[in-house]
Amino acid sequence: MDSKLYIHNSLTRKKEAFKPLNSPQAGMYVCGPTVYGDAHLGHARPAITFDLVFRYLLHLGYKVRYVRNITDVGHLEDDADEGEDKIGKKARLEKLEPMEIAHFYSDRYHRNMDQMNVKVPSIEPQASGHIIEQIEMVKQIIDAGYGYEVNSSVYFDVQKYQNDTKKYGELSGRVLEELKANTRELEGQDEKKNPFDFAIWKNAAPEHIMRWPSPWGQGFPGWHMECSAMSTKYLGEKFDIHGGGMDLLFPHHESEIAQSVAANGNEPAQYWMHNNMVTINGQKMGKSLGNFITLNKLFNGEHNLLERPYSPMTIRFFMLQAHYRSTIDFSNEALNAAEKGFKRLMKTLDTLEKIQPANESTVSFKELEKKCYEALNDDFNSPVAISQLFEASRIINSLKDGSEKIAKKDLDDLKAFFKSFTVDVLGLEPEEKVKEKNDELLSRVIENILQVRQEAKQNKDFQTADKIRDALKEAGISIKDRKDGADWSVEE
RNA sequence: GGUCUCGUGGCCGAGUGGCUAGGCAGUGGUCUGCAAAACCAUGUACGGCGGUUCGAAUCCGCCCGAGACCUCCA
Repeated sequence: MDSKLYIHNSLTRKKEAFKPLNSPQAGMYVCGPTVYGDAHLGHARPAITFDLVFRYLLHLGYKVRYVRNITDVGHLEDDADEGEDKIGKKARLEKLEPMEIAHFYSDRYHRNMDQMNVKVPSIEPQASGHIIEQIEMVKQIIDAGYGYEVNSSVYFDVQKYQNDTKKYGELSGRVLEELKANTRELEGQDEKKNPFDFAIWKNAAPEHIMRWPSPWGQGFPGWHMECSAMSTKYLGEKFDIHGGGMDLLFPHHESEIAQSVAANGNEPAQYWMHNNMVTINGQKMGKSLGNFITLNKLFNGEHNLLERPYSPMTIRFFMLQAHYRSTIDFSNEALNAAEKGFKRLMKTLDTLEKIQPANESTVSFKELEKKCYEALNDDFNSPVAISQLFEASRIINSLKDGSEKIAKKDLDDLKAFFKSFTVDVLGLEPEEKVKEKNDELLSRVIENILQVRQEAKQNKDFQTADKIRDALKEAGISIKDRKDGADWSVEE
């Protein structure tokens, strides 16, 4: 397969032509959530970004295996020895099994993803279900000489790795010498040969509830092991795309590369993609800063920063209106604008079905379609693609008004083009649960009422006409007059 | 302190050496019994100061401002 897709590779900091290792197969691994709390706007970003990548690759005809993990083992909260497992801590505080916590929040995460029309990945592996694979990989790293055991914990020997491969820091731009100077001194670090070494298997203190047996004793896998082990298991030692948030670049992804190179002898991913952060008042939205807004609160409006609720699809559209590598700033104003824009596109989707073909075309959409492809081929530039759809929207409205004409064949092409980009690729669909719109019965009732109103209008009985319109409005149905009748729609 | 990114019109947000981004809001108009929608028109935008160039918002330098990573974080 030969597409002209270019992807910005964090590894080289350049846009590179996308050439999958085994075209038309394409493999993608994305770091998913740690399930110890509700997903917030920040979590929506990678989910939607890589959903777009997934959808577009599928659209181009690739057979994509998309793996997005669920971290249910819980990373350490503080430093090595004093730290406590996030999920374990929550479990202890709430007197629940860690698995109960993880299951509860994965469930809610899935619901949120569903609401935002994020496609289900091909595989969604859980870290806790892959302890054996992680232990095996730790063994491989030890066998290769890059792991050492101290007090039932195993650490990665960064200095040796750097001496042998010169690769440490290639992704994040870190320089080991500088890291040495800057790494803060922590208690309990004396187990490590060097402060920048990281744990690949950690001994569990007696009170640590999440623990598994291993050749080194009771413990749990290191912070970065799960992604290395699970990506290797499901996508192979080498695969095409690895994605995640920019904040994971270092140390998480840098460590993943080191682990894979140490264990398998080669780099895991060809292309590394990183989405930028969501900011709020110019500052990163994050758990540790406590300035996050959960998706559930966005959807129901219950947060002091929210003027009102915003729908899941508004959030999706809001995200797609910015390029994934730019920061995106949250504000009520921006969300309001996104909501209106989204509705406009959705209305166009509806309008498209009402256009009557003519015997000739006065408009062409070929150029817009071409630009949509160019935009998405250029590192998934969704905002530019969307701007083309708005252009199309304007022309489609003119077709409906009758100021432009379109032939049957062109109309079919137009429908295919507009729907495939809007619905299939960008994943933008009407979210009204108000499918009553299509409800036969309601439809017939309304049509009858409108017929009466039309007669009233013809008799210049505007009082009655307005009364009908107001009454319908009251019932949640809005009327928009045309020259020869009226359109109606169900209000949200 | 080190590494890196960004600064675009009222708001959001693309672009990147010369050719309209787009959305939202505003203004004027068309249409309409009214309303809404739609369509048409409309904005001395590119942080500041220098430099390169026939030409820079776009390249280079300096300055100012904001942010990210360096610790778990999407």
